[in-house]
Amino acid sequence: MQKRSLSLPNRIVTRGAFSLEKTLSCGQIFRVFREGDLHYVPLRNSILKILQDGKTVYFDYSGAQVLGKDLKKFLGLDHPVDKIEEQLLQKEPRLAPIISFSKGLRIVNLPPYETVISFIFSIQNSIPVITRKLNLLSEMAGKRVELDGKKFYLFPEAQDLRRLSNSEFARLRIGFREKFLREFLERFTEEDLEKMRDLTFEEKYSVLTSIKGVGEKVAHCIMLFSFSELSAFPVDVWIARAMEKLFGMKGTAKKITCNARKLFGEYAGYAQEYIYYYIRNT
DNA sequence: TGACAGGAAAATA
DNA sequence: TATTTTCCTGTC
Repeated sequence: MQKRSLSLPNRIVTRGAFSLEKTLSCGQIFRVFREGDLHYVPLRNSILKILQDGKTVYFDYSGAQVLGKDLKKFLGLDHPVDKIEEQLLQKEPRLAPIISFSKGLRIVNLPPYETVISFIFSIQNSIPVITRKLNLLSEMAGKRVELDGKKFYLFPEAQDLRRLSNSEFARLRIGFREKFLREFLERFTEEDLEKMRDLTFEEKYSVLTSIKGVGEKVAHCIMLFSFSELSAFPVDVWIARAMEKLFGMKGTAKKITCNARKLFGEYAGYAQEYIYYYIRNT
């Protein structure tokens, strides 16, 4: 640990509970490459290499420069987790064992363009399948960047995705999701999505669900993981099962989203991620 | 090898 | 408006 952290020249000190492992392994982000306790993550124009040792996070990068503040933003280290936990417990005391189990998990902040595509891929697909297909897409159209003598691929840019041939799309084997992807590529660039940051929650939801392949659940994932809308509450099959088992909350996904947001309030998204991590790891 | 897992859109009531 | 059916690939 000591020796390896020496090869990582940058460091930040975290405040409040933080677990790099939990944060990167709970389905928010698909393309993470692990070597022991080292995590390699393609992010925008860089490959990040991250290692946590207690309260300190060491990092290095290849490609575009990454500052400490960029890493903090990416890992949700600017979120007031003490206040969030306190507020959630006040609203629903039954969260206590769940928060205790999931403590340290943060909600990440990812590039929205990449996140839309990732969650279009996620429709009716398991995490390992989504990861594999996103890696294939990145290898087909993304820029290659080396770090520690290893090859990584950045997530492709809109202009490169638009140049993919029919046979390359076919190689992805994403079935009915292919027409959603192609329509999205035609309609949007990275900038179009970045510009949405200033919209209200409802306005973002409305634009996102106008994209074919983006329904209620996927829209909430995008709002939570790339626009830091911390009250978003995506409901997939796991969350639906968990909400019934843990809180007796039943009904359609739409109803659960609505009721859970009322119950948990402005940090409902944190409750959702804590519950998701808990239900998938117990 | 056939049953099953996994969300959104389209069709239907 | 609410419920049911269809879409496709991968896994066990």
